[in-house]
Amino acid sequence: MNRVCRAIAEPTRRRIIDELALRDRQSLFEIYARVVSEHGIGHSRQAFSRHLSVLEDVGIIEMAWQGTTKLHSLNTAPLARLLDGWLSRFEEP
Amino acid sequence: MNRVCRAIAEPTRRRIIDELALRDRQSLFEIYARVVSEHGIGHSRQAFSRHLSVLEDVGIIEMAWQGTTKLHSLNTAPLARLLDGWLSRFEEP
DNA sequence: TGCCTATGCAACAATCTTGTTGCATAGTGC
DNA sequence: GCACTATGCAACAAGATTGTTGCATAGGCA
Repeated sequence: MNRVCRAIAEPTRRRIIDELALRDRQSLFEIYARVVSEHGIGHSRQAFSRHLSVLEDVGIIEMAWQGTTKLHSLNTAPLARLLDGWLSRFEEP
Repeated sequence: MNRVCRAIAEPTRRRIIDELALRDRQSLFEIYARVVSEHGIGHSRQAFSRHLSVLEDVGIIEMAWQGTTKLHSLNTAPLARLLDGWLSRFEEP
């Protein structure tokens, strides 16, 4: 839970999640190009690579190799667990 | 949102929130004594003071002076906003 | 006044985070 | 084999976080 919270506490990582929610199974370069062009985030490819690693570590993203490209898919289970866990009691009616 | 996520990404801070959810308007020393004794967290008073500052900064805690003691109360609105905002779309049925 | 209580602030260290650059690796196709 | 594409890894720097210790302040009470 600590790590899931930290993972989504980063705007760029939320953009990546948004992008994968729109279109699953994208490569690092696809995500990089789309997020940078649409939101004008001026970071390097490696910065994105690390963000993807963070998201993979906490299980929000799942990876599958296809030749030399690695396809990234969203797994919303950790986010659903976050909503359903400790946080849920602060829901408003 | 970034800051609220970071704020609750800390176990000790969540314990503080839990403690204030049980009993509102507690002083620093009350919170400190209860959380340490109940959860065996071996941190100093100043560490708690800083955690309380972080929670105040993001609006989860509100403060009111009463003589020399500062009473801390919970404001769940930022947490409710978190649940209702970007995160909400990942809710499971 | 002098002491006790409750708190804040400043300085410091250790660790984590986030970004960069440069190089390495591993398929793919000519 | 050679270049191109897609990615990973290591080293480094800047800044934030989290903790500590020591001292300061401000109100309450004998």
